[in-house]
Amino acid sequence: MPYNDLKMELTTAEENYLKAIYHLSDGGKKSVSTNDIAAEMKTKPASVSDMIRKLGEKEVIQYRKYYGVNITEDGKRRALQTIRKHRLWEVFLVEKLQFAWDEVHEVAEELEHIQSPLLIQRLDAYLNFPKFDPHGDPIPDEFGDVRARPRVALNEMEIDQTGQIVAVKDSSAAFLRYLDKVGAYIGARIKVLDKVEFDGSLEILVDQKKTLFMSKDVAGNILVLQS
Amino acid sequence: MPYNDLKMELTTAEENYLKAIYHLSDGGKKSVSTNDIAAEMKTKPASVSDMIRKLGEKEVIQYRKYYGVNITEDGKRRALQTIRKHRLWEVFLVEKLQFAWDEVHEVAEELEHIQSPLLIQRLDAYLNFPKFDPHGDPIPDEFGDVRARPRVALNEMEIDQTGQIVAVKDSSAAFLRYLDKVGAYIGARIKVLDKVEFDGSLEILVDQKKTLFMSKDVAGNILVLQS
DNA sequence: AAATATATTTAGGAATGGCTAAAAAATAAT
DNA sequence: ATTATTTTTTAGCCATTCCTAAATATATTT
Repeated sequence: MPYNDLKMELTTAEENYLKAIYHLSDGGKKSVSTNDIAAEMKTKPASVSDMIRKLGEKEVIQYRKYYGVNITEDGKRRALQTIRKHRLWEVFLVEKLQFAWDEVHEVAEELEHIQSPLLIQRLDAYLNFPKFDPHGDPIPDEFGDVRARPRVALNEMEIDQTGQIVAVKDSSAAFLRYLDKVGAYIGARIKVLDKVEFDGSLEILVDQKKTLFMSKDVAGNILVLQS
Repeated sequence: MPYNDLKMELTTAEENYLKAIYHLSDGGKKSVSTNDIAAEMKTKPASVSDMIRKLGEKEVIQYRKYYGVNITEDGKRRALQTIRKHRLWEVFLVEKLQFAWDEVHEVAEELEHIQSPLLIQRLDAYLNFPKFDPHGDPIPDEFGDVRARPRVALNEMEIDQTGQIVAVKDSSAAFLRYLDKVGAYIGARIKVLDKVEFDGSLEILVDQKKTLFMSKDVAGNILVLQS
């Protein structure tokens, strides 16, 4: 068994960069450019150059000058820990403190950096080991494993098919508010009643009681776990 | 009405210094020396000099070189806000996440710096507007008002007097663990059954069922709200 | 009141994380 | 294949928050 308990701690800034790199690289599949990181972090490429040199030294990314960065296994694991913390806090904020979907991100962005393995363990238990956050994104377990469910965009479903809303693609405040208003929350059980061929718009039954019309565009932003 | 919404934000480090100064000055009653702040913050006097100059510029303290610092009204208000956040998080950790008394301080020290008035408002409501933290210290309200209860050391109570344990003076991990072990938790209703004149030790009835012997020293560290 | 001791401040430096401007490398276009 | 464009890096600077060492002010002794 390799002795790798002597992990160099990451600062908050480093954690944020690493998370951005993880997302931009699509979970470590692609390599990521300095410019893209700068855009994501709303900072300047020069600052990114500095930071990725440091992250390279800490071996959470592989870095070759002028050729972008690749996240290492260790980096991936750490990024997933941060994502896990972020999403657990989001569940807490929505389920326990009555935050709305579109209010949680900023606060979770701060909370995710609190350093206490025990805190996260207890929070996880307190929330009943949730597997998905309020936006339907999967919560990695403490080993970084993610059990993603196969999801399909609502506009691709056929008449009479059923399922459960598990995520949204566009999680802008405006869209989330719209969904809340029409009653199409995460977790809602839905059935496609009708599909208009002409414009792709749909008629949906929500929770076996409420009927809802939505455009193809809106439906395309809603992800459903089919059943 | 004075227009003072344009408050300069304090950094985490500044907040921590201000809180230390608040405590050392006994809530703003005394003035505090550079050396005392350095000891409290486990840092060097030179660093303190730097910091208090800045805090003086931000007008949360009054600072005259070589003559220590006095906290201003604005500083007092801000310190109380931080203390409020700290203690609310402590309640959360103990009541909801099953932390022990002696495990909460460090984590609360981090959580208290999360910037979100809404979060604190909701947390307060979620915890049912607690007035005291797990150590029995009062939680300031959102305006900084503290409603302290008159408390008496357990060793000063007479035979047959009753009350409720509301705080401890010495909140060291060892002492808290000892209390937990013997079942004398914060909130426990107690009655003095007997007092040994010779050494001042006491026999206590806890929650109308458990009898407990304790030395004068231990009893002197336990604060009781008499009833 | 002068000498000594203590407390406090200043000076200068390190690490972090940001910036601008300029140089250098890689990529695209002719 | 050479020029032009874009991307990335380097160099140099700023603010924060800490440090050590040295200077200076205040407090205490004698």
